[in-house]
Amino acid sequence: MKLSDAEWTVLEILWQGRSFTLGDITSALKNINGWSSKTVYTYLTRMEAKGLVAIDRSVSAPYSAAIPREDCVKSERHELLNRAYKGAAGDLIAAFLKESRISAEEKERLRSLLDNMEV
Amino acid sequence: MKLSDAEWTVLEILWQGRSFTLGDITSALKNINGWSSKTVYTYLTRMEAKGLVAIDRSVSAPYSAAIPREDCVKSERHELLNRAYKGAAGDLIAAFLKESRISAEEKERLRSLLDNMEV
DNA sequence: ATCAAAGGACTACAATTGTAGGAAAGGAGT
DNA sequence: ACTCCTTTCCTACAATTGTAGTCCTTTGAT
Repeated sequence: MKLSDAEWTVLEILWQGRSFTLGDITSALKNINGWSSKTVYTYLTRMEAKGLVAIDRSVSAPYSAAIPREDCVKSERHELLNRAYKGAAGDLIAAFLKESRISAEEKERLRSLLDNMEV
Repeated sequence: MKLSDAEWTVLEILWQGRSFTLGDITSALKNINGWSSKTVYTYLTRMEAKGLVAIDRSVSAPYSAAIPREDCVKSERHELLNRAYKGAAGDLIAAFLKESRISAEEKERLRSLLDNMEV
C-alpha cells in the first residue's frame, strides 16, 4: 500500500492511537498544512475506501487508523531496499551509516545488534 | 524529485550509462512491462520536462539520464528516514539489521564502518 | 425551541500519471 | 524514387490526487 504525502500526514494523526472527530483531525492538521475540513473529510472517506482508515459512524469520534504504522513503515523500507538497492541490505545500511551522525549509545546498540545476529 | 515507479523503471535503463534510441529503451522495457513505444516516448518527453531525462535530438541515440542515480537513491533514503523515522537513523538502521540476513563479510564491513565513524 | 456550528454526502475541477492512437517525417533497403 | 519501419509530435482519455464548494442534517448552547 503506497501512501501519498497527504495520506501519510493524515495517518500520522490517527496513529496517535485513539479515535478522532473530524474537528480533531482538522485542527491537528491546521498547524501543519491548513486544509479545510472538507479536504480532510475527502481524504478520510477516500482512505476508508482504500482500507487505510476505519470509520465507525455510530460513535462520536468515528475516525481511526485501519492499518498499523509499522506496516507502512515496513513497506517503505522494502520499497527503498528493492528500488534503490535491489535487495542489498548491507549496502543500504552502509549508506545510512556513512551519512548519519549517530550517538555513541546508538553505535553501541547497533554493534550489539550486529554481534547478536544469527548469521 | 519524487519518482513514480514507471519513471524509476525508465531511468534504470538510462542509468546503464550510454545513450539510447527509443527502440533500445522500448525493447529493454518490453521484457519488464510491455509498454508500447508510444508510451515510452511519452515518458521520455515528460521526464525531459522535469529534468530527469536529457534528449539530444541531433544525434542518433538521443536519450540519456539527466540525473545521477545516486541523487535519486539519496533522496529516497531521506524520504524514508524523515517520513517513517523522523530522522532517527539509528532506529532505521536497527530495523534493517533486524530484518535482513547479512553475510559474515557484510557484518565485518558494517562493524568497521561503525568503528571508524567519527562520533 | 431555536439557531449557529459541525459534520456528512455529493459534486467539481485542475494537475499528474498511466497508457496509448494517429498523422507526418526521416532513413534504410532495393 | 518508392516503400516500409521507426521516430516525432500532437492529442486523448481514464484514474488518481489535491483541494475544495454546496446543500442538508444533526447537535450543542442558550
